Amino acid sequence: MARDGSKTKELIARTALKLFVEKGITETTIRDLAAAAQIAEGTLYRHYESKDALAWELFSENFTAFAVELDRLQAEHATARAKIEAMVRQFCAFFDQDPVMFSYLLLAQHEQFKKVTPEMPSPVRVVREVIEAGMAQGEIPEKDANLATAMILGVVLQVAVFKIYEGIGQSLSSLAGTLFEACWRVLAGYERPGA
Amino acid sequence: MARDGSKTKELIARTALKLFVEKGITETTIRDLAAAAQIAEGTLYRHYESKDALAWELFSENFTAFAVELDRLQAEHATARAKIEAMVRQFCAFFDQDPVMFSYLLLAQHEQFKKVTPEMPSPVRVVREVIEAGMAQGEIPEKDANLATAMILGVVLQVAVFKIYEGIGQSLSSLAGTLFEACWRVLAGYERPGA
Amino acid sequence: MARDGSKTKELIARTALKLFVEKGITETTIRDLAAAAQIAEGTLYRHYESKDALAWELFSENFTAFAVELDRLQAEHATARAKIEAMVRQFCAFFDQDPVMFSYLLLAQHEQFKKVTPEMPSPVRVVREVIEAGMAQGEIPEKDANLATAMILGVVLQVAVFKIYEGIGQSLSSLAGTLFEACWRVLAGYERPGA
Amino acid sequence: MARDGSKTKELIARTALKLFVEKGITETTIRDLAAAAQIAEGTLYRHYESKDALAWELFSENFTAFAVELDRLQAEHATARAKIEAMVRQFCAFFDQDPVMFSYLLLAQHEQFKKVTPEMPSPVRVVREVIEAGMAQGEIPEKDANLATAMILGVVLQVAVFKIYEGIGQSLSSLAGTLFEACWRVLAGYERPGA
DNA sequence: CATGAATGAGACTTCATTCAT
DNA sequence: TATGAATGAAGTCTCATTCAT
Repeated sequence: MARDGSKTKELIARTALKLFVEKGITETTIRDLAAAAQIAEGTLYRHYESKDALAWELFSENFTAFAVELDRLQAEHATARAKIEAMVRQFCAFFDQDPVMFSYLLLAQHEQFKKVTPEMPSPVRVVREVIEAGMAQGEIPEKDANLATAMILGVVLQVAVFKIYEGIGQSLSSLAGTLFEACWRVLAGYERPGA
Repeated sequence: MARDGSKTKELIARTALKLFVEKGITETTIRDLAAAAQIAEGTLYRHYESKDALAWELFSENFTAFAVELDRLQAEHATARAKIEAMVRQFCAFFDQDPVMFSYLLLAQHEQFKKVTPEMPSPVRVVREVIEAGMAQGEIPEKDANLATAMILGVVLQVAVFKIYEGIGQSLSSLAGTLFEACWRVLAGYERPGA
Repeated sequence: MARDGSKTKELIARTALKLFVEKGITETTIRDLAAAAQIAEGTLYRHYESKDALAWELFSENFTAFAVELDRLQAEHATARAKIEAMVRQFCAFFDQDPVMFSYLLLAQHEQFKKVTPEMPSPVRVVREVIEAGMAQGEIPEKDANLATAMILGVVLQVAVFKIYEGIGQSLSSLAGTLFEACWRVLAGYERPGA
Repeated sequence: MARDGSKTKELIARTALKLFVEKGITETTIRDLAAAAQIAEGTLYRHYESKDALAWELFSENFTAFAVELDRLQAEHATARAKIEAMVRQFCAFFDQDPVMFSYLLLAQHEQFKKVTPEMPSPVRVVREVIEAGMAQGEIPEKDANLATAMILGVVLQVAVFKIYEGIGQSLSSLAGTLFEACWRVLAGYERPGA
C-alpha cells in the first residue's frame, strides 16, 4: 500500500473534482474528501501543498489543456465556419465525456477564475480569436467580436447548464449540429440588426 | 439609535448582497459583513435568523419578484416576438439598474438555487412558457422548448457575464436590440437546421 | 460575563506566562491554556492575534519595561558601584516578586529573543552601559566591558536558576548583598589577573 | 548502501544536535532532520526508537561523559584552586571544540534536563563537590557551597552565552585565565561580605 | 434594538511514527 | 538497512451564533 503514489494522487484529484463540483470548493472539507477517497486526511498533503493548491492545480492544468486542444482543433480547419463548428462539437464532446470536469472548468464559479492570468491559454480567447479572424477575412459580418464570443459561448454553456439542472435528455454531442447552427445564425445575421 | 430598525435591515441586506456576490456566501463572514455595514456582529441576528436565512431571503424574495415582474411584462404583449423582446429588454434593464442583484439571482451559483421549489415563480419558467406558447401557436417553429429556452437565456446571461469580467463597455440596455435579434434568429431559424 | 474584556486578557496573559515557563511555548497548547484559564479556545483570539503574538507581546512589553525601570534606577545613583548595587538588588527584587516573569524574560530560551531589535531597550544593554561608563571614568579597571557584563550577569542569573532547580532556599533579595559583593569583586579585581 | 549503519547513526546524531540547538527540539521535525541529513524519514527509526529517544541519548551520553571527564580531571589536581582552574579550562576547551554540543548540554533549556536523575554523573555536582571539599579543608571560606557553585558556573556559562549571541570574539580558551581568576575572587572573597 | 465578548464545533494543516517494498 | 507513502491524532485558528449588558 506504500507504493504507487501517483495512483493515489489521481484518486484524490478525481474525488476532489467531483465533490468540488457537487458542493463547491469551500463547502467541501478535507474530511469529506478523505472519506470519499478512502484515504487518511493527512495523505492529501503528500500530494498537494494545500486544499487551495489542489483546487488550482485541478483547474489550471485542465483549463489550459482544454484551451490548447481547442486551439489545435481550430487550426485543422480553414474557414471560420468550419473552425467554429469544430469547436462547438469539441465543447459538446468534452461535456459528454467528462461532465464533471466540464462543469469545474466552464460552469462553476469559483475563485480559481480570478487567478487566470492573461498569459494562460484560455478557451474563451481561442473562440474570440477565431471570430476576430473570421471578421477580418469577411467571413463573419464585422461587429464587436467580444460580444459575439459571449453570445455563442452562452448558447453552448447554458445548454450544458440546462442539461444538468433542467432535464435536457439527449447527449450534447447529439445536439452539436443544432447548437452550431444556432451559433452560426447568431454570428451571420448579426450585421443586419432588425433584418 | 434604537429607532429605525428597518433601515438597519436594509443596510444589512445591501451590504450582504454586495459581499455575497464579490466573495461568495460561504466566504463572507459575519465579521466581514458587520465591518462593512458598520454594525456589531450580533446585530444581524435581530433582523435575520441566521446567515443562511439572510442569503435565502435575499435570494427568494428578489428572484420571485423578478419572475413576477417578467410575467406581468410578457402578458402586456400579444405576440411571442413582442413578449420575448420585452423580456430581453427587461433582463438588460435589470442588469443596468442593479448588476449586483442581477448577479446574485441569475449568474452566481450558490446553494440557494437548489432550494428553489417548482411552486416558486421563476424567470426561467416564464421564458420557457412564452416559448412554448409561441410554438403552440405556430409563431415559433415547433421544437424542443427547453433547449430553446437554454439557448436564448445563454445569449443574454453570458453577455452579462462578459460585461462583468471581459470588458464589454456598453450598457446592456443599449445592446438589448442586438441581443433580442440574436435570440430571435436562434428561435426562428431553428427549424431549418443547416439552412 | 460579556463585559470586562481587559480582565480576560490579563487572565490569559498570566496563565500563558505560567505555562510557557513551565512547559515551554511550543509545548503549551491552546487547549492547555484555555483549560488552565477556564476560557474557551476561541476566546484567546479575541485578545491576541495568535499564540505567537501572545508570546511576543508578553515578552516584549515586559522585557522593555524591566529595561526601562533598570535604567531609571541606575540614573538615580552617582557612582558605578552604587549603580551596579542598585541593579543587582533590582534583579533580585524582580525575581522575588515575580519569578515566573523573571524566568520568561531572563532565563528561558525561546524564539522571542531572536526578535529583539537593537532599538529595543534591553537590560543587558543597560548593565553594559553602566560598566562602560564606570570604566571610562576610571572607577572600574578598564577591560572588555562586554565580557565583564557577561560575568556579572552570569553570577546573578545562574543563582536565579539554582534557586529554581537546585534548591537555594533564601529569597534572592536576602542574597542581594552577597551577590553584589561577588559581582563587584569580579569587576574590581579584574585588572590584576592572578593578584 | 546497506552497509555501514553506524556511519548513518553518527550522521543522524550530528545533524540532529545541530538542528536541536539551532531551532529547539520540538521545533525540529523529522522531515527537517531527514532533509538535512539526506536520509529518508523512516531511516531514523532504524537507529533510534523515537525522536525523544534520540534527544535523550544525545543528551544523557554526552552529559554523563562530560561529567566523568570533569571528575577525572579534578582528581588529577591536589588543591581546590588547581581543581577549579582545571575545570574552568575544561569548560572553555569543550566550548571551543564543540560549541554545538556545549550548548545542547549546558545552555539550552529543554525537557531533557528534567529527566536527569540524582544517580547520573553531572558536571554541576562535580563542581559543587570540589567546592564543598575546598571549604571542608579550609582552602575556600566556608559558606553556602551551592550558592558558590551557582555563581562560578554563572560566570563561565554566561560568557559562553555572550560568545554566541553578543559578539565576544576571542576563544573561550584564551579567556580561561581571566575567567578562572574571576571565579576564584568570587569564591575567595566570599567570606568577607562588604570587605 | 444594539453591542461585542465569549463560546465551541469544526476547519485546515502538521508531524511522529509505521510498514510494504 | 533504507525508503517514503500513508496514517490519524493533535495542533492552531475561524466563525456562526449566543447572551449579559
